[in-house]
Amino acid sequence: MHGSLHNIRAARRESTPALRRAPMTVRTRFAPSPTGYLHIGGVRTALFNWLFARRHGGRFILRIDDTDRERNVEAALRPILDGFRWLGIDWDEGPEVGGPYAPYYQSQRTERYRAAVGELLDRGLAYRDYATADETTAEREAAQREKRRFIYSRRWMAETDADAARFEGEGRTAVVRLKMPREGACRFDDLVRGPVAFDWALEQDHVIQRADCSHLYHLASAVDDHDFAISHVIRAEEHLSNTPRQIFIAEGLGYELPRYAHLPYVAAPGGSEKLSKRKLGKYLTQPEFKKVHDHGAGILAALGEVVVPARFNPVLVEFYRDVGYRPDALVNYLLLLGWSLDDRTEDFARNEMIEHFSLERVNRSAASFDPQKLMAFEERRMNALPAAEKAEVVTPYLGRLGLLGAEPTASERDRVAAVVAAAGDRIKVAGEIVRYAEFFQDDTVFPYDAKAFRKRVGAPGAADRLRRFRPVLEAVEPFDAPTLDAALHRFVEAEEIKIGQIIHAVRVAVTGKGVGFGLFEALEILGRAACLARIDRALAVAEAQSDAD
RNA sequence: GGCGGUAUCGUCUAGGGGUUAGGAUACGUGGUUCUCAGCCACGGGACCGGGGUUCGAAUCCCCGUACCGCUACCA
Repeated sequence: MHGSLHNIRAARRESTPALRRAPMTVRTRFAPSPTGYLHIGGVRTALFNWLFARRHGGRFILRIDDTDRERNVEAALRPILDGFRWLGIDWDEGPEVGGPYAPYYQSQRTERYRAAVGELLDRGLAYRDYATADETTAEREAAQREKRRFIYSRRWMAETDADAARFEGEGRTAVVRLKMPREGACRFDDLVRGPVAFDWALEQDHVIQRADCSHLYHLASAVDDHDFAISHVIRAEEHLSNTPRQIFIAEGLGYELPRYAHLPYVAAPGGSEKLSKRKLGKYLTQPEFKKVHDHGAGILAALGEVVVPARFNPVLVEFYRDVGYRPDALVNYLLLLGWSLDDRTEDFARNEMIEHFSLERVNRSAASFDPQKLMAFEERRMNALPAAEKAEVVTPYLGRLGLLGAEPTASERDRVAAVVAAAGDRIKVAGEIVRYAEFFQDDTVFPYDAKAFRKRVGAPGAADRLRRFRPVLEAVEPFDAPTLDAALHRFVEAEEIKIGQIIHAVRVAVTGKGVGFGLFEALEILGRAACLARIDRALAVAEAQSDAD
């Protein structure tokens, strides 16, 4: 163990000579696997890499870890690249933009890996191993049974061509394994963790090249980090224990080592295990998480879009884009998941993040993902949005609803602006505009909330009051919120009723809903003709219903 | 099992040998408004445990415990 947090932070500050002294070019990378989706945890890692590069005037590189798959890489990559674009995380080198170290796809770099393996072999740092998978497994299991540490016996190691020929005569094929040291320790200074050490003897003779001559992640990663001149490897904590084998490869190849920074991982909501796309079902048992999921699902349902459970998942970035979150809200929330500036600053503009970001202030413990707090950031962003911009982000959702064309007319745009202004901070997420669809629907088709209708219009005397209020609407001049407000209050006095006895009935009659923004604003936006038509329709429906009873 | 990492309100975090342990979010109560959302006020809520060092430990040291990761011809 090493000292206090304070000491570690101090040590970390001292242990960044590369940045202090040499005007080294900062180059960071994020290396997604083309899986077809962008994971929240991955974005956090990418964000920290991006911020670090931007902070230091460096370059941020996207490298594609597609060693495993052949087909549909482009298709599986698109959602990831789209996600980054949406978030405003741009890359200087990588897919689509290329760069001086191309190609940036691991599947296109096998020659480099093959050469690296050859060199390691030549230097005696790796060896051909002719054991079958079963034989290796048997050794490992035996060690486990006897409760001893597993170290490969190197029984089928071929160090000479004669050995190789003999094994091949038996019909065996070879993988290439690292010949790990069996004494000493691997020490390095992690920019987040401080000094860490691993005994070499505890490392396995990891396979770096399969029998089919394809290559494994650690080999590819070490080679690429060097080839791309990566200065800082900033990645999730799960790679901390993997670092020695990568250092072994890099040093064996004579590379200068990058600096390493291992980020705490993003943990499941309310838990401590790594956040996983596959555990959606489990997270949904948590009320807070479910609330955010259902809120989004409700918006999609209102849009009449099919919710595909596998893709509609708050663990994935596309969830937030679909529902209409502000990308800046997500980025801001993610920034604070594992990093902080001080004891109070929460809201950061993009340039402020870049200005203040530092690895020294990255936390060392896992942070659990809390979509409700993300929602709080979203609310603040949305409320801070200038009116015109708010109307703009909301408009596409009305288009998806089929209520606006691709090119809204000036009067349609005015109405959107009016509804957004009246709704104020009730619209926390752009997609929530679907709650105000009735302002864009025809008087004869917008739906009534059955429960609200029964309670507010179907109540004893409610229809009569509505009927008597109708002439007020017909006569009031001008037809604007303050005048309507005054007129309704006069009506209440004359009728000797309480305001609640009329206002809710009017609201349900003209909007179909029991809840909404200010009634007078709603009336003004709809206009006199629509209001009268809607009241008539409501009265007719009420009559039909009472007849049915 | 071995190795490595981590530990402050439910959650995200600040701080750190003497503090009323600060903020945010969530939650509760009251107020305000035509409903809802908000807003305002108030409130409850934390230093993993045990030893040691010290006048004094949440903070430094040691030992536990819990959790997480690695221990693949996955990335």
